[in-house]
Amino acid sequence: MPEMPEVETVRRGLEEIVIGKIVSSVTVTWPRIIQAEGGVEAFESRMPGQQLEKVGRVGKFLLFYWTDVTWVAHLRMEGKYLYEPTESTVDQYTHVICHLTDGHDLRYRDVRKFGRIHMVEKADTEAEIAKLKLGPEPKDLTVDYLQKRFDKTTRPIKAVLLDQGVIAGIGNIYADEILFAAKIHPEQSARSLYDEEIQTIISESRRIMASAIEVGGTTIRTYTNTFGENGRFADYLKVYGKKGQPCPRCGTEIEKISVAKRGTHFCPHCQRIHLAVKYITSSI
DNA sequence: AGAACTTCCTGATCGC
DNA sequence: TGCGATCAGGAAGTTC
Repeated sequence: MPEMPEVETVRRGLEEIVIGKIVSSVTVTWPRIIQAEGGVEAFESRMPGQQLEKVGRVGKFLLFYWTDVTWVAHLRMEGKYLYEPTESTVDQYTHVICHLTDGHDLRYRDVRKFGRIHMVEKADTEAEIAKLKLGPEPKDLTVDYLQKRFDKTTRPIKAVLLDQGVIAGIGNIYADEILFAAKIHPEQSARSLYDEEIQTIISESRRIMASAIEVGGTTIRTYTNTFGENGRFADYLKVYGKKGQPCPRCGTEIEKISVAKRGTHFCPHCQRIHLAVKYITSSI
């Protein structure tokens, strides 16, 4: 499932091969994927003639900057953008096709149809991004900010790491990897974390996201970039998908539990719940 | 306001 | 072996 490193990899691929291309017409076979004022009809009438100027990213959202409109798009579980010759075969999972004037298509393929392409007028781009209410990305986090956010909630740290309004870009795979690296139990309540643990979450999330981007993201089952290549970070995963296998640090079997309705992998020896001593001491 | 459900989807996996 | 039931999962919408 694409998280920030995978989305960034897709963004770079699109920048390399689709910038400057001009849309001649579009075909939408699953209307729900398109979100636009005026619906799919508006999308179909607005896109022809648009030239792709730039591809950006905020959190796990891709930003397609066309001449007059912007797409704020999300791949969700299995969305992919492919650049293929117009005459090549289109499979049943391709739901949006932008025919380009160079004889190729920009195709959106999504087995589960969970992804979205939200088209807005160029002038409304910033407002649309603001509506997402995303928190800062790992690289922009500060201990002070996280302390404030964590203190307001009793939710388990795993759930808070997945909350895009607190931190943008972390998904299920990296949340597990970050907590393993930081030696924090996924069910530990966010507000009970020590400052040193918060600092570790920040440094480990930065390190893990950066190295995942370096190797092109993580391929679990289906993720590939725009060139159809797998990400290689799966080779570096320590706990995600490793249920029953020995912890790389201590050899204890990795466990899989459910936290906030998400499959959660951790080492029961390295990651242990600790009492919220910072509150206990203040009440004695 | 915040947190917990529900919904969207379909291939893969599970259980009998 | 076959087939129906269940699962997985990000974010938006709904409910409490």
